[in-house]
Amino acid sequence: MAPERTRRRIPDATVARLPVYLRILTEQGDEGVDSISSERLAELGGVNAAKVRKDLSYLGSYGTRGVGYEVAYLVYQIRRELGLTHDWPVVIVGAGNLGQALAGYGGFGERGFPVAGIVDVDAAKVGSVLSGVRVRHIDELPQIVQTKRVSIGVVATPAAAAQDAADRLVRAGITSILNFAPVVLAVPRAIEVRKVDLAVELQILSYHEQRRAGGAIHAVGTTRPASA
Amino acid sequence: MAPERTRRRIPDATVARLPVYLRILTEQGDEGVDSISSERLAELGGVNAAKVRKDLSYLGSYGTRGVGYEVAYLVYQIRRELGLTHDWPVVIVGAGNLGQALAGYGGFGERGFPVAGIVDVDAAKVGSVLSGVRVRHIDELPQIVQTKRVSIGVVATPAAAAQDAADRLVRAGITSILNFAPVVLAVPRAIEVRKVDLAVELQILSYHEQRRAGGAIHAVGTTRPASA
DNA sequence: GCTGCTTTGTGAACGTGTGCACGAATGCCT
DNA sequence: AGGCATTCGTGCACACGTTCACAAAGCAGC
Repeated sequence: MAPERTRRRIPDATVARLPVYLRILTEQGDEGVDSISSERLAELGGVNAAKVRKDLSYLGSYGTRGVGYEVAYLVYQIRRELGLTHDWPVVIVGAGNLGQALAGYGGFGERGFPVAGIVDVDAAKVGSVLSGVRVRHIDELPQIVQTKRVSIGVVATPAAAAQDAADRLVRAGITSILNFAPVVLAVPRAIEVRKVDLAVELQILSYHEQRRAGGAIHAVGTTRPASA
Repeated sequence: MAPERTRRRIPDATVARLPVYLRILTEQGDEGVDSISSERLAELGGVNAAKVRKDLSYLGSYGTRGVGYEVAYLVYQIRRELGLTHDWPVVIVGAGNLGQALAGYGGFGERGFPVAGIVDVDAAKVGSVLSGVRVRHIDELPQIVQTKRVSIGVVATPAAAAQDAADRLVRAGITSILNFAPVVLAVPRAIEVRKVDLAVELQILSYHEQRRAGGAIHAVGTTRPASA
């Protein structure tokens, strides 16, 4: 009769927001804040208070009515739910512009994702050292993944090489991929892929910019090429 | 009685997919494909065929039943809808690791978002040249924005400097922001903001990884600190 | 202990997004 | 010209996500 809690499935939308709450809570904790209300947290996170409460309720009922949430405890719960109680080493494929920037970006290691290795196909790049991590040849990928128990791979190659990079990562035993290449990767169903595409983000902004102006221009003649 | 089309509002989810279709269609066009079915496009884009058709239907009825969509014409329509008929110069704030990588990443200019300028607060960084673009002081931001008619700003600063960067961009007259800093920016309602947060993406992957294993570990004691 | 104030947790209503299924339109073949 | 195969466009039902609104629960002051 213990309060046995079956592992609830947390909605995707909520999972995507938990990291944001976590960051804010950590900051607040560092500033000496002990307790925080859903309203304040919502304000800092740029969302609705009811949404915050519902999101947090998926973790269990960890708030105190009339008071709010104990910051330190909530941080602990979110970290546990997100699997951040231990580090997740990542391996970066592609030591070009982006790969170098990612390796150099301290944010990775700090937040629990140390760079276990960075690899490239280009022999000319192999051996150089990027912020403490030596670039190795892509053939060494399986070895890196296994010895360092890496389960997350980052694809930072040009578009043309991305699928090959993904294939190699999967073969090496990785189970999650963060893809920066503007390509839809084909991977086995069991592999979790997330995509970050700068061009897409800019094009979405472009849409809104165009729309802003579009209200005035309005009717751009819908002249179909005479081909039809 | 002309087929006057009121400017439909396109759902956000669709807007986010249009750039993907556009890229695929452009590639197919380059490979000499004239016509494409929703099914093929869906396959290449990793989505459902019905979704493709519904998405495209928001642009108007530009397909031919029994045949498919004329690639070149569809490319034209999507580009028009996304406002990609002309370039959108962007200005990057922050010439650190990430700012440099972004400036050096050819993908921007190629896809219609030339880097109009890159600025930094650090006088030591000013003057150096990153892939053809000279780093200028942040005080020159208004001038760059106005002379080059920039409406999109990219925040590539450390978290602590991000809000100030956003404020300056807004004051300089920018109307859209792409934010790479792990901070929720406070900006006027009219400003469109999109956020790219690497740590968040990794943490979402971490959640799934943890969940994979979690099935086995399952009951991590829910021992609340005795404080209560 | 009782009253009143605050804030959580959640049911219910609403809005947005997805996917099926099928009629309608078109091209091709005979 | 007619029939058949193909593929679009879309109505409908369902799933997912968001927001409101309010009862339940706790704290503080007397």
